[in-house]
Amino acid sequence: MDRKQDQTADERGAIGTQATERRPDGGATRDGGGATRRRGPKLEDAILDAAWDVLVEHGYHGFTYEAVAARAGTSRPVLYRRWPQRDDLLLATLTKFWQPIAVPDTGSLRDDAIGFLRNADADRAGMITLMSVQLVDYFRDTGTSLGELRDTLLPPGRPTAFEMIVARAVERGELPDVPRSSRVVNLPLDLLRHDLFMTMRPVPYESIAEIVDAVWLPLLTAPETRPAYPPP
Amino acid sequence: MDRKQDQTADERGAIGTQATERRPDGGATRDGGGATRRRGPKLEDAILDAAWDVLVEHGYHGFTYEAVAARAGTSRPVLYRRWPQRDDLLLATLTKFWQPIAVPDTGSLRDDAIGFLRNADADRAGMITLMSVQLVDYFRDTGTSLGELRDTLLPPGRPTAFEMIVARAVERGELPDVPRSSRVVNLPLDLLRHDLFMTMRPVPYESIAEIVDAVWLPLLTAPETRPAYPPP
DNA sequence: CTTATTAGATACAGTCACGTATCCTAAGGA
DNA sequence: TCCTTAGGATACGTGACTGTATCTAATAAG
Repeated sequence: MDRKQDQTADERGAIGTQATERRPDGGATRDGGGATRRRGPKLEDAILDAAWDVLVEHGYHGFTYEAVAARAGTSRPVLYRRWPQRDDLLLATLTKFWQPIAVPDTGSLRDDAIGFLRNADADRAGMITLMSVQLVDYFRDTGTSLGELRDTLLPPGRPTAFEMIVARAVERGELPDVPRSSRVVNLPLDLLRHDLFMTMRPVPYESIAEIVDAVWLPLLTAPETRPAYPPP
Repeated sequence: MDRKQDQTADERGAIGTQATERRPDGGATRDGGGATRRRGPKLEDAILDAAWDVLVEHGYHGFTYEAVAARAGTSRPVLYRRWPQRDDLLLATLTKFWQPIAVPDTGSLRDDAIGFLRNADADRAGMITLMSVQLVDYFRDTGTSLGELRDTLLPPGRPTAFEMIVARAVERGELPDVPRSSRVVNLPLDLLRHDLFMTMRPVPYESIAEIVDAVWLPLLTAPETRPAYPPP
C-alpha cells in the first residue's frame, strides 16, 4: 500500500515552508520551523479552552472542528482523534467550564439572595447561561432541552442554592418554617435567567434588587396559598 | 451580448422533462407539463407559509432559501427577487404569523390569568415562543435580542395582557388599587416563557395553575414592598 | 542515542448553501 | 389575439465544512 494520493516531493517541500502563523497563546511559532509542540493533557486543555472561546464568540453554529482547530493552533485530525463526534467535543467543553455558582452566607436572607444572583450574573456563570442559549441547535439535533442539559451537568439530589438560602433563613428565624414549593423557592434564579434570555446581556443590579425586593421577599412572607381549583 | 453560458438545446430539452415532483399543497403538478403557476400575492402567501413551516421544523439554522423554495414548490430566484436578504424573508414570515394572544374576560382575576396563559401556551402563540428560541443565531448576527424583536413586532404603548387583566380586577374591586411594578404584573407570562425556554415543550396545566395560584395571586395581595437598600 | 508516539500540515472527495445568470413559458392584461 | 410580466428550472462558480488518509518531524520514553 504505497501512496495512493499523488503529490510530488516538490509540492510537499514548497508547502511545508508556508502557513506558520497561528497559536495566539503559548506557542512560540518561530519562522524557521521549530515551533513548540504540545502533547497529551496540555494540548487537550488548550483545545478545550479554544473550543470554549469559539462557542462563546460564535455560538453553536460556528462551533466547527475547523474553527476550533484554527483557534487552538492545531489541525482537525488532532480533534477527530480525541472527539469523534461534535457532541463529544461540546460536552467536554461544557463540563470543563460549567462550574457551580458560589452561594454567599451573609447572615441575611436578602443579602444572600442578591449576592447569589450577582454571582450568577457575573463572570463565567452568566456567560454559561447566555451561551447555553446558543445551543438551541444542539437541543434540536439531540431532542433534548436546556433543562435536561443542566440536570446532566449538575450533580443531582443536591439542594439548590436558594433551597440552602431559605433553609438558613428559617434556621435563623428570619422566615417561618412552612412548606414552600420548589417554584417559589427557586423563583429568583428563574427570573434572572429569563431576563438573560430576553436581553442577551448581563442583568443590571436594579433588576436583581427588584426581583428580590419586589417579588421574592414579599412572596416568602405572603399569607397561605389558597388551594387550586380543578382544571376546566 | 448573447449567451455567455454555453449549453446546447438538447441539454435544455432533456432537462426540462425531469424533476417535476414537488408542491405538497395546492399545485396540480401534472406530468405532461401544464402545472398551475401561482403569481403575485397568492404565490407570496404560499411562500411565507412554507417559510413558516421550515422555520418551525428546522429552526433558523435550517431556514435557507434552498429549503424554503423547495418547500414552497418554487425556486430560489423567485425568493431572491422578493427578499434579497435572509432577514427580509425572516421578518416577513414573522410579521405574518406573530399574532397577539387572546385575552379572556371571565369576570375572575384567576380565570383570566389562567385562561390567558393557556392561550399563550397553545396553538401558534406557543409555537412562536418556542420557535423564537431558534432565532438565537439571528440575534447573534444582528446583535439584537428576543426582547427587541418582540418590541419590534408588537405595537408599542398598548397595555400588556396582564395589565389589562389587573386593571379589570381592580375595577371589579377584586384587587386593591395600589401601584404595582411592571415586573409583578407581567410575572406570569415571564414564568411561562421561562418554562418554555427550559423545556422546549408546551407547559402543562399544573405548571400554569402553580404560577398563578402559588406565585402571582399571593404576590398581588401581599403586604407592601419594603424600600430597596442602596447597592453595595 | 534510539525508538515509538503523535502533533501538525496537507490533500482530497463529498456535501450543502450561496448568489447570479440564463432561458423557457404560463398567466393575465391590452 | 398578441405581448408583456414574472414564475419556474437549471447551470455555474464559490466558499465553508465534513471525514479521512496520508506524510513529516517534534517529543518523550527507553
